[in-house]
Amino acid sequence: MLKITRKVEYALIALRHMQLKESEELTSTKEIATRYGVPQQLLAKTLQHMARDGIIEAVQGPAGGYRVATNLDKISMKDFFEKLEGPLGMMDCYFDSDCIQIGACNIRVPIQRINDNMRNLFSQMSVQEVTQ
Amino acid sequence: MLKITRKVEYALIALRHMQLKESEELTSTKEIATRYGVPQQLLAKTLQHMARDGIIEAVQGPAGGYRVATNLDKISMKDFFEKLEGPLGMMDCYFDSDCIQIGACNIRVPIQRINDNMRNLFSQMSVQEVTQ
DNA sequence: TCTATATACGATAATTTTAGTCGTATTTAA
DNA sequence: TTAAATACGACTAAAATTATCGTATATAGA
Repeated sequence: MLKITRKVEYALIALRHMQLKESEELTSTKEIATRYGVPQQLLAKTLQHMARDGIIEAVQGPAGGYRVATNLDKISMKDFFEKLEGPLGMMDCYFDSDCIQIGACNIRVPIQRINDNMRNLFSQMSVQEVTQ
Repeated sequence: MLKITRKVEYALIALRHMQLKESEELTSTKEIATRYGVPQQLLAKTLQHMARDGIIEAVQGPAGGYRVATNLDKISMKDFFEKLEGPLGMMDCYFDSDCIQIGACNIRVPIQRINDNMRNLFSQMSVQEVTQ
């Protein structure tokens, strides 16, 4: 309960690793996978995902790899989570309203309050703060 | 990602329902299950779990049921979550140290910071606030 | 131009976690 | 004695997560 996914975990590991290098220097998937003992294919997908979202920049071909593209101080953990995993909320009824018992439910509003607190927490925390 | 379980959801629904009654009045599992369209057996386990933890009080026999036992203002959402689902943290390495790559991991400390923020958030929020 | 090494990505398989059910025992009011 | 409630371990089903496979594309360097 209330766990982050491997995808997010691997993404943070990769970002932190890349941040320790010169800003122009490239890092390959393989380098990170072997360095941190992480499944390469899954990490690859995660990096591709981040590249699509503009968080990192991809360079193809041999001697290719990735480098950090964004100012990580400008992107919140909330946005980061949502780019990788979709809307952030402790219960799905926060977004989808297709819950059958939505009329009978007595905790919809209270749960939304908790959601707002969580989203607020992660809105105020930058990726930079975590990976620096 | 970062979702609560049905168990917690049903527990909150039940608590809120019971709080709307006179403090001595009993509520059966069946009553809640039919009222909110929730699987009775699973709800039963959840209520039994809360009874063991002293959150609610059980009365056996026909005409039996449950009533709120604790002052819900005194129990935090963090303790509530942990009673029902175990230690609260976004990654298991926060507690178990048996992660193989714990030496190589570069985000252990940052993740612990996020954990602390989350635990702090839920420590300051009472069950009463949510179910009132 | 060829080759080796890198990213790109949809499809599928395996695993783990969560959700739900079953069967049986115990309690107790009527 | 019976009926209706809680108690609880074992089991099954479903869903979500994690990991792998296969193939395509890009490109630096020999």
